[in-house]
Amino acid sequence: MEYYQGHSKYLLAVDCVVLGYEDEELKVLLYPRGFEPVKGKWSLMGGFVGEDESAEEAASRVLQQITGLDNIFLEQVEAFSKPGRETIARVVSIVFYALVRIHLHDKELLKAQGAEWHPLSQLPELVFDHREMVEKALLKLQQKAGYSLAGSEMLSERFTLMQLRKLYQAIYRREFDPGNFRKKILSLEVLEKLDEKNASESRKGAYYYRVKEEMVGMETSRIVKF
Amino acid sequence: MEYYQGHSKYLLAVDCVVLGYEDEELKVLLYPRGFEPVKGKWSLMGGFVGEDESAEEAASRVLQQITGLDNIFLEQVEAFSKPGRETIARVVSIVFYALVRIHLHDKELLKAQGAEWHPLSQLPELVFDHREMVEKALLKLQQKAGYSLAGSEMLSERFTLMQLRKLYQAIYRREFDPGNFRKKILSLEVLEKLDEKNASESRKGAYYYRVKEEMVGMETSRIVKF
DNA sequence: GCAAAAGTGTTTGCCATACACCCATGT
DNA sequence: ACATGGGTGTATGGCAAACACTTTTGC
Repeated sequence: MEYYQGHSKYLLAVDCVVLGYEDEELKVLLYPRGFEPVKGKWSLMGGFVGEDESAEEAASRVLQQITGLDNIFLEQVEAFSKPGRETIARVVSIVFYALVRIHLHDKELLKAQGAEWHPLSQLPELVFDHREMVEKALLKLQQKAGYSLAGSEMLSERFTLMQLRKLYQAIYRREFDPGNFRKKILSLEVLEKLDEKNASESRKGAYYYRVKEEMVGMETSRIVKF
Repeated sequence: MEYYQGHSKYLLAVDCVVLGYEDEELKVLLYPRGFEPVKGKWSLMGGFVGEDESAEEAASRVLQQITGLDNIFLEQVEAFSKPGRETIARVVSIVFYALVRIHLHDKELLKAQGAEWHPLSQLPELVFDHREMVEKALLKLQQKAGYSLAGSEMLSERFTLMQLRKLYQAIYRREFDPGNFRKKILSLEVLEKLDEKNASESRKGAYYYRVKEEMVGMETSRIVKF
């Protein structure tokens, strides 16, 4: 037991890279830091880990508090622990990324806190090492989306294959051939075709699909090579 | 600043999954836990993070202390933070895996601490969640080795293509065709052929190769599909 | 009719796999 | 001579990329 004695203890935080998809691009939820130091710069949403919860649970709780949403896709990215990473106190942060449906949000809740969605391609200056956290999170998402349809957590529950393709284009910052993408995705056999069509985004109208219930979160064969 | 007040602090540990390669299999360095609780069970090597170091630096320091080696390949696996994961105190552990050359070790140093190399395929019972750490570390190594020759950190600096192939077979627990493996690896253009041959492992003798100096740690195109 | 996306089919080339085959050499 | 790994070449199948083409429908 004296093994545990005499060692320093640290504040343990979680930071969440909350990602959403809107206007054919990925966005990250930021809020202005309201206190010193670095007051005014933009920050990821974070919080401290309580005594009765894991970092995963803390991240989930923070997300619930800030977005009002439950059951959010979360994956651990990495722990950031450099001594000087936050200037005031030593804080070790475990970073997660979260995938959310932007339009389901309680806009009032976000506005009340000054939170805003920022396109990933034009981030403002972020506090501390939060920019690096965003970059690492994107890499992790790219890995994940290469072997699953987890990215669809950012779309409506029903989506067309064009919507899914444009999402993938946003995630990987490259184009996918519409025909080939369709064949690839359908060959995975994780989507089920619905009877309804989306008539608003094309003349002809495209069928809606959704992830088969039993396939949510499942790994697939490789979708994107990188 | 009061933002930082009133939050709990925790012990922050690092645990290292030290991996080596010997007798055509992967091995992990374990040592018997010498104190309660769970005295006698096997444990990964770990330590606490000091005030002036990052988790990476702490892992590197712990490795140096225990193996006597410097400049070891290290990669972060994941943070483990469940409240009850260690029974006595709340300890958050950041897990790393390390790749080392078993034969370079100071055997005396290890023996003095009771440390032993255990084949990954026949692990004894481990303390707490250390077994899960080992499993996650192996997955991470498989990912890494699929896009780099980082695994060769477990071989001598000079190695034959058969040695490299058998290493890959150990990492992925499957066979690779000798001819195809050779062509694949050489096509990466990260190895340089040396003039010397290894005469001890075959009649004909196989040329030694080594990773080109400027290519150490570099990502390659995909080596293994999974 | 035209434009634009939906959806299907075809062609091509690359690459992974399987495997045949000769080489060199210690026993 | 022969067994063993070293090293090279080749045939095959599958799949990804490129792209042609038809369908549908709002304008």
